[in-house]
Amino acid sequence: MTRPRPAPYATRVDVDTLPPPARPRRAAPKRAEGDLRTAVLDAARQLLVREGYRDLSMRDVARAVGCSVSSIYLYFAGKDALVHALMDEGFARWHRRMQEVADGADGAEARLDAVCRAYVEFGLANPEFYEIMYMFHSDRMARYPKELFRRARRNLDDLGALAAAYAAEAGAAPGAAPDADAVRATALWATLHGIVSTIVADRLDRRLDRARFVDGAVRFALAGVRGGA
Amino acid sequence: MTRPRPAPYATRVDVDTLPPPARPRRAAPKRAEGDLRTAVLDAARQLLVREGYRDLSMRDVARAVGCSVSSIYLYFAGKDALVHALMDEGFARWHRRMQEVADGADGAEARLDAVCRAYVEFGLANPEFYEIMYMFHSDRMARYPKELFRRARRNLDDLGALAAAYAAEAGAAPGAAPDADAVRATALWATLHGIVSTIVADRLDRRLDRARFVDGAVRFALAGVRGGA
Amino acid sequence: MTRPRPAPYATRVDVDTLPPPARPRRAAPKRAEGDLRTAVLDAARQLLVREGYRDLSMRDVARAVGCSVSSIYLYFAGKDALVHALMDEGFARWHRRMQEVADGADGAEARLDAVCRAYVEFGLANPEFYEIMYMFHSDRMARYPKELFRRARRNLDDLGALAAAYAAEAGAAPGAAPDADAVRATALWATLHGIVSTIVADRLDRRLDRARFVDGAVRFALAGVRGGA
Amino acid sequence: MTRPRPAPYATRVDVDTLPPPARPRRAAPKRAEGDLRTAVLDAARQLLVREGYRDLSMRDVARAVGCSVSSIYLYFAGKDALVHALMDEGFARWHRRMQEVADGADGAEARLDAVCRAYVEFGLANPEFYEIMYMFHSDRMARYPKELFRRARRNLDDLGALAAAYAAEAGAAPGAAPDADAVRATALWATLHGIVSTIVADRLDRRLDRARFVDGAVRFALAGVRGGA
DNA sequence: TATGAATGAGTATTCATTCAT
DNA sequence: TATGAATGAATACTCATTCAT
Repeated sequence: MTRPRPAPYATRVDVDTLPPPARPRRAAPKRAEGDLRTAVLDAARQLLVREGYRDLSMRDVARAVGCSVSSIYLYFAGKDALVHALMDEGFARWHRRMQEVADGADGAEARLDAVCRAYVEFGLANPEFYEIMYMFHSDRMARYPKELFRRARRNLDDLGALAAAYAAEAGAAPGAAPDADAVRATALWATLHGIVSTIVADRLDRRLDRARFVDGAVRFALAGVRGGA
Repeated sequence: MTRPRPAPYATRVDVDTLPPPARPRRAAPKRAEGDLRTAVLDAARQLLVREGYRDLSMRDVARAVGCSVSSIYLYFAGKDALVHALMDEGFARWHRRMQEVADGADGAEARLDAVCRAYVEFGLANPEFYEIMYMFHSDRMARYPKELFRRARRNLDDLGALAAAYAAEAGAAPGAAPDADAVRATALWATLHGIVSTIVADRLDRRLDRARFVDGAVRFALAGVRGGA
Repeated sequence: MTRPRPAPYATRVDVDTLPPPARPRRAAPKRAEGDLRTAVLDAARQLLVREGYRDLSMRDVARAVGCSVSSIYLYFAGKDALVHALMDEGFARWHRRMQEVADGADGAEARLDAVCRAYVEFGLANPEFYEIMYMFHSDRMARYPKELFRRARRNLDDLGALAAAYAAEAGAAPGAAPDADAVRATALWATLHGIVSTIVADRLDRRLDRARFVDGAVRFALAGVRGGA
Repeated sequence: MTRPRPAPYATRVDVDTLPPPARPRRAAPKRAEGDLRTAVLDAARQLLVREGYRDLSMRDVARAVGCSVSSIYLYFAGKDALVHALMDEGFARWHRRMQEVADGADGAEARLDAVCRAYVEFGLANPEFYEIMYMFHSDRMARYPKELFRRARRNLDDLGALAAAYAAEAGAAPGAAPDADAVRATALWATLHGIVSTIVADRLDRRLDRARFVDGAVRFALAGVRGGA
């Protein structure tokens, strides 16, 4: 821990410019015009997952983007706002993806299976988002989570609906308890989350093939939906 | 986020006397005489989960213990070593607990069921340990993970053995793939981890009863073991 | 001290739309069309006394005026120039006022009395000016004070003349020293200044009625002119 | 304004050490052992009057003292606490001095005269204290002024008592108003304050001899006490 | 005439760690 | 065994100013 921070300039995002160290007085704007905001988001997303919230520093972001620290404040009120924007973006992205996938599949089972795989793929393909979205301790972030969590919940509810449809189709005993659906949905999500976070956190046994594991784990999850809760 | 840390010590003006600097000598010595090392571990464990790794400060630990900052360095080489010690302790504790529980149950199903529930209970009862043990990014900690992960793996293997026994007993198709057991074990652990981390990170839907959820989710997991992978 | 400045703009996460940066376009244009220079002076005057020189920020001025920061630079070379303009304005205003009052009174005593009261009133009614004019440390401001201090001196000389006339009329011993007049004038001004700054800096004992204090203090000052120096 | 800050090392306080620029890894403690706190106070006192509260920076103080910035925080909780300590010290010093002087004089007139002169002398000899004590805008400092101002008020009350004694002895009309004493005391203080601050703020006409002015102004003040309010 | 984007230097404060005692 | 003093590097954030448009 206290990781020897990566060499200062190693993390650049724009690979094409290496401005001469002789103080580049606005000499190298070079960035895709007008898109500093986006560049900042990109850099922050990457750094955030590499460093974690507390270790993410505005300085690092600026260095990665190639702009001054204060410029970041032109687009984001502060570190918190920056991170919130990233979370927001992540939830929205996954929401779009989930609908895409669900729309593209026929039948409850195919739909749920596809969405589960997509979830894991999304998490693995966007570990930056994933960690931001789900791996924060909620009391480590303050003040504006309300609206953010509405978004997260909507995603969960959509997943729950798919699971319920599949369970019904698969003839699962309809569960006496009135909250059976909610429990099942959350258990399913917990499983998917466990899968992703195990891999993302690099805790998967090296002897295991990742694709093989994902495949098996998703089947494990579907079996849970059929038989469980 | 960026919770404004409480002012380190009261910002009062010493009103009556000019000469004496009179900084507040630690208020609560409270330490169990002679066992500073243990006291430090105790304090750190609690603070770590309250604050997270990065926000955990040696000063805070020292203050909580009632000793000087530098005294901590007599027992631990640094912040990292302190945290490593805690992880070690956590893996060992869970190992003991798992064996206890497994020994106390009869039959593969009862054994696995009991151990799964115990896992969740352990995580919820010791969120400090749990987070330290499993919710760190492995590349967020450097240098000494080797022996730690051997310990973690041993725990996982033991869980896998129980799962395999149950799957066999339940007549699950023996899985063509040679790593079927490993996949199943990991999927099971991922599910349990998902359950615990969902709750520990305070992301469980408020409308859901926690006990009800845990019960349903464990049944979900067992169904996964039977039918999945 | 170090009052925590209000967060520059609301730290909210824009919740509905991802793409548009949508920073809050200034809420209150409010500017009397066409006279940006005056508007800036007005805003600066008010803010200056509320915040002090160092805490006065061009951003705040711009926000108060409803223009962009850089627009201020069209009319003033910088923060310093802005403040100098305010001082200038203040000295001129007091000069006009003093003459008005002096012209409106009959007899040396009435004249001096009226002017003294007017001075205090002026200071209390225009604390912004007052502080700018007299309560800055002269070595805290650089570069352009020459012509400003000529203006200030002229005001002091005029006051001195009135005091001399009154002293003569009141039969004060004519003071052997050749600079007696100057000393008396300055002492008088110092007293008036003390009165104003005590009140303006909010250091007047709460148990004292302000009007009563001003009245008494001016009588105190006149007595000084008669008997002192 | 925006004064081009004095050359970084020009303001050193300890004149005897000029440590080699080659990073003095604890090589040059040199300072009167154990007295960093005092050294910090000394440096801060000087800088404060040179720079003003807002411009006083912990960095500058550290540089002047020759210690690291963080070392200051070993003795003062922050900038505010540092300044409060200075104010405190100033009030206490003047209190001691005033009593000394009063005790050393015979008769109400001699006593008041001596104290007035001592006040001005004190202000001129300790401009740092003086400005700290009296020239702050009270709303520019927040949070802990209560106990400080009790000290200031006590000083004022003591001065008022001397003035009352002298007024009585001098046969001044005893003033119908019940608060006549308080008004007179405050007016006297305002005058003395005006005298000091005029000189301290470097606003005294260059053509005037300072000693001559002080002498005349104090006589002016005594005349005010006799005849005024 | 007016602006938005950008910046470099600056701010107070916190932290892990070292070292002489 | 224990500590207090000290420090260098880090942090988020603010500000006056410039410049191309």
